[in-house]
Amino acid sequence: MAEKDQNTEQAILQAARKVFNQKGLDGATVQVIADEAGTTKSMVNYYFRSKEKLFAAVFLSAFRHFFSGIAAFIQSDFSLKEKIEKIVELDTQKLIEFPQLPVFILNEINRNGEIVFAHLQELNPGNLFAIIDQQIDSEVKKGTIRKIKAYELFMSIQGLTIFPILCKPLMSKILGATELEYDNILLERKKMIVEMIWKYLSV
Amino acid sequence: MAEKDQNTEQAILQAARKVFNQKGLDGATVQVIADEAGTTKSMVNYYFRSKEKLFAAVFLSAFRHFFSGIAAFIQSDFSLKEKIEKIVELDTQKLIEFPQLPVFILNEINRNGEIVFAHLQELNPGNLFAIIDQQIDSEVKKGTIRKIKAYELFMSIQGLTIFPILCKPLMSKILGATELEYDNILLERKKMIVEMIWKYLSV
DNA sequence: GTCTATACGCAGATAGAC
DNA sequence: GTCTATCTGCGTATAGAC
Repeated sequence: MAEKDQNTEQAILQAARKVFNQKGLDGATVQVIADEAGTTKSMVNYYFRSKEKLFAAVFLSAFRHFFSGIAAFIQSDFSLKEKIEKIVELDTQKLIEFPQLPVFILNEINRNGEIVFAHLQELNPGNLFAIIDQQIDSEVKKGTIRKIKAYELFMSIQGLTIFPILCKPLMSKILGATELEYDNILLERKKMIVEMIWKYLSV
Repeated sequence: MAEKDQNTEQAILQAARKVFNQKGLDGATVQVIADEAGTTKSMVNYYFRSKEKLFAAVFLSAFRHFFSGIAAFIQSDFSLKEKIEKIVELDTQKLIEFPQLPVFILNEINRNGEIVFAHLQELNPGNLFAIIDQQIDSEVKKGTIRKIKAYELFMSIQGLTIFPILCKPLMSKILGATELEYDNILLERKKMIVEMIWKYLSV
C-alpha cells in the first residue's frame, strides 16, 4: 500500500520535526517520536534505519527552510537597503512561525557540527557573501554608505533578529508578556533593526 | 580527609562544567564526567546525588558568571554610553574566554526552562531594566537620545555581541578563519557594535 | 571516602511472525 | 508493511566491601 507508506513516513517525519525541535538530537528518543507519530519504534527504524539518519533528514530540511528564502533575496536584484528590509521581514515571519528553529540549528551547529558542514556547500555561502560584498563596494564608490564586510552585516542583521527569539522563554517571563504580546514585540522590532543597520551604514 | 574531598568534588565540578558545556544536559553522561574528573560514576553520585543536581550547580554558576558582571555595570553610576561600552567590552571578553557559554545557556533556557526560572529572581532583572529605563528617560528629557525600551536596548546589544559566537563554528568554516582570527573579528566588532547602537540612539 | 559490583530501566536496533 | 518479541548496551543510581 504505497499510500499508507507515504502517510506513515510523513507522520514520522512530522513527529520527528516536532520532537527534535523541542528536545534536540540528544534529548529526543525514538520512542517519543514513534508515539507522537502514532506508530512504533520499529516503524521509525524501518523507514529511516537509525535515529541519526532521521535527524539528518529533519535538520537539513529545517536548515534549508530557513536559509533558502534568504539566499533567494541575496541573489535577487533588489537594492542593498531593500535586501536588508526583506531579510529582516522574512526572518521575523519565519521566527514567529517556528520559534524553536534557531535554538535547534545553533545548538546542532555547536554540538554536532559535522552534520551541518557536510551539507553546507549546497548553499554556497561564500558566493552569497561575495554578491553582497560587491553590492556594498558599488554603494561605497557612489558615496552613499560606509565600508563594511558582508559577513559583519549578515551577523549584525541575524543577531538583532534572532537573539530575541533565543531568549524568548526568559524575556517573556521577565516582561510578563504572553506569547502574542511577545510576537508583537518582535514585529515592532523590524523597523528598529532596519533603521539601526541603515543608520550605521549611512555616511 | 576534608582536603581530598575538596579536591575530588572540585575536580568533578570542573569536569562537569567542561562536559555540560560541550554536550548539554541531555548529551552529557555521568560516566564521561567521571572519566574527565579522573574518578568514578559512584563518586559523582556520592557528591551530587544525581546528574540533574550536578547540572543545576554547574548551570547556575555559569549563568551567574556571565550576568553578574553585567548586572554590576548596570547598577553602577556610569553614563548610559559608558555602560553600553563596558557591557560590550565585558561580553566580548567573556565570550572569547568561554565560547560555549551562550549555546549552553540559551539551549537550556529553551529546553529545560524551569531550572532557569526558578533561580532567575536572584538577579532581579526587572529592577535592572528599571534602572536603565530611568537613565534613558533622563537622557531623553535632555534631548540627547531618542526613546527606547531598556529591554530592546539590552536585546540589541546582546544580539550583536553574542550571535557571532553562536555561529562561530559555521562562520569560521565559511570564512576559512582560524580560532585566533575569528577572535580578532570579535574584538574588531566591539567598536562597530557600540557605534551602531549609539548612532541609532542619537537624535 | 573510595571502590567494585550490581540493580534496574530504557535507549536504539533487529528478527521473525503475520 | 506492520507488529511483537527480543537483543545488546549504556544510562543513572545504589549497596556493600574495604
